[in-house]
Amino acid sequence: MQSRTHVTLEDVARAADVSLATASRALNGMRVTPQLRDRVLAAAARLAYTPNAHARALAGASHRTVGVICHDVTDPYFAAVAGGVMRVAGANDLLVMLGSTFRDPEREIAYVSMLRAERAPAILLIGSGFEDPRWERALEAELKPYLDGGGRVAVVSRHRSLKVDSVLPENRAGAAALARALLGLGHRRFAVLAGPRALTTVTDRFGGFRDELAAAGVTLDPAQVVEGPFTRDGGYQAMTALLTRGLDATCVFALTDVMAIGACAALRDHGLAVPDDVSVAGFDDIPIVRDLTPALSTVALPLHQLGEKAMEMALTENTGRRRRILRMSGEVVLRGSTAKVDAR
Amino acid sequence: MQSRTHVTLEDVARAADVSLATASRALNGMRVTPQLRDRVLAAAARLAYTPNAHARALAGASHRTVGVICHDVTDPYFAAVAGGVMRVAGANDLLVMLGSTFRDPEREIAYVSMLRAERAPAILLIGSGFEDPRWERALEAELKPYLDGGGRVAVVSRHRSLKVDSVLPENRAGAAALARALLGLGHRRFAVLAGPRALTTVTDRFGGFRDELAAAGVTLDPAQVVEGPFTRDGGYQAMTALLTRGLDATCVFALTDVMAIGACAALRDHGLAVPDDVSVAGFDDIPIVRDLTPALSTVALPLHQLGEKAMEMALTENTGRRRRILRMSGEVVLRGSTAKVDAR
DNA sequence: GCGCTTTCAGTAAGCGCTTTCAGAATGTTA
DNA sequence: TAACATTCTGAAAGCGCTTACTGAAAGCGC
Repeated sequence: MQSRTHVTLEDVARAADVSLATASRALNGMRVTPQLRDRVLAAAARLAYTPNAHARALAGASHRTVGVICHDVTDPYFAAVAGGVMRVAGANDLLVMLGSTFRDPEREIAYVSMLRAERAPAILLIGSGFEDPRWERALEAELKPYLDGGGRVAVVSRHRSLKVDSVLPENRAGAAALARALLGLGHRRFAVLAGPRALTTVTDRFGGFRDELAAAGVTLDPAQVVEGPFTRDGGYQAMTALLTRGLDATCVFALTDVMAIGACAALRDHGLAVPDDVSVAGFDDIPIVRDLTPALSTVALPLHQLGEKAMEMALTENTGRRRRILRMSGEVVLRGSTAKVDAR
Repeated sequence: MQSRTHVTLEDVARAADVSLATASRALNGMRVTPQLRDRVLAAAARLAYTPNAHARALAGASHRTVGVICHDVTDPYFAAVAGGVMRVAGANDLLVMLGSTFRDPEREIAYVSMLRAERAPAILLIGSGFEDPRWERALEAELKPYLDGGGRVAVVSRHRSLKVDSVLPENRAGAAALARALLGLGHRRFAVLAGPRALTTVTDRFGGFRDELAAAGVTLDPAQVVEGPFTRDGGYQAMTALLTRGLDATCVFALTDVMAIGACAALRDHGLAVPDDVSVAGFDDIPIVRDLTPALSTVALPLHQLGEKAMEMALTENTGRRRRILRMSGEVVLRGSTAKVDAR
């Protein structure tokens, strides 16, 4: 920018007839004779002076903009977590730079690199990692010098290979609890709408669910498991694929609520009623699912808290020698989308 | 940050045994002997060098972080618009700094001030203005020197008093069209869930609706109009208030989809069915309303485009002498939440 | 009233980078 | 080979700010 040139501290100092140092001190609330301070403040106001944050950062003052990177702000899950982050950031007088990668690893790394260049005091990564471990490693390589330089990194629900402070939902336990609840309703034949295998979120939720089923003597037919991206349309398509191929289940577990929403739409479009023909359960408890008809059964995660805790972690020094891991448990919430079934 | 000190260009230059200038040129892709360039690049990679964005900005290189301010990232409306903004920003290799004010004017002004300090090349304001015109004026005062300094400001759906480039949804026309459609279904008695009177979004949508009704000889009973904040809970409470006071309408128009969602929940909690007992219509067409049961009738705004166009506006020079205003029209979409009614 | 400490303003040295300018090195033409 | 044009590199001057460091003025005890 700067087609015209800006008002600088020097202009203020000259207008107030004091030295640069005095002007700086007055503006930063350090001890200065009241009379001089007033003159400086008045001059600054008159000239609509705004300090140049870059010059300030360069000269040593610490910089108050933290970076938050997520896959897609448009996704209610990320929006909710980001909301939590922003609340804590705001309370600490920090600005946040929120980036959406749209699931493009290159863009994610570019974001980290720019944040690094900005000398942001903290970077938060929200959401599952990448399918390709090479990207995960590239990210790690980008993060390493940042951490070495004193940067703080915290992560929400991310691939564990990243050795940084993390807030991790108890995906496995949550999915297991859900399985138990669903078994309790009498379901024995399940279908699962899964996501990319490489994501720990997927392996944990899917694994927890499958293992709990197995423990109860119920096996999950691999033909009833479909993969799709973690989006509404991904859920819709996965469900449609399953329907086309032949659905053989009384209950569908979608690994995320967003997918579950898509699944319900697909079911409806195929003339099947939820929960009368098929029960559907999700995971996350994004706010909207309460207002669906029927309301979605799911595993409720404290989404806001996920973000808040991550931000808090990034803001406090890690005094221990190991990375901190905060596990947050989910709670099964059975609502209208899952019905009882006669166990046969 | 910087507990430890950072790798600087000087370190790279020394490692590559060239001058600072040469290192800078090599890194910025300017003409340098291939051999030297390789040496510099290799050294930079070896040292994990990241240029300091502040130093760079200070030294004159333009800064690539734009600011976007909205009320609440958690609201699907803002998320959708912000998504559009980010897409265009990403395509132009810009980082966006997304701030959530949570409807606090002071925070909004603080954001603008920080963005100004950062010398962000552009600031985007998304969403309705404030109820108190004094805040609006304070904001204007903050924006003025920014604009004078060459900053770009664009606004989506904002109080018109701000004399900056704007993307404005055709709220009045959209609401009028909706009124016509609803009349066409036979409705004659309406209730409206409105927002704060001071917002132009409210006066336009409400005014357009009421006037069109009036033109058709239908008057809107003031007792059937309730105000509430533009949130899901705001809609829920407004609807509940109306229900308690006595609903006398066959159709409820909520000024935003988010409110409509709350209204539907309130209706349901009162044992009323949508649309059999009452029809409900919203405004905006946020993505989720398609997946509600019944799907919500609404006025569809091109939300993504709102953000995209605003970003584009902020990116292109305004060659004319007047501020640019881009009006985007909405389209009535009748879905399951509105039913036909015998006009009596 | 004289040395002493204590305030407080001013001078100047960077922070890490870009860029102008001048000079060295190379290539071109007669 | 001399004279000149053409690259390309390096030295150095800032960008706007913070912050030692320095020195002047003022307050203190004796």
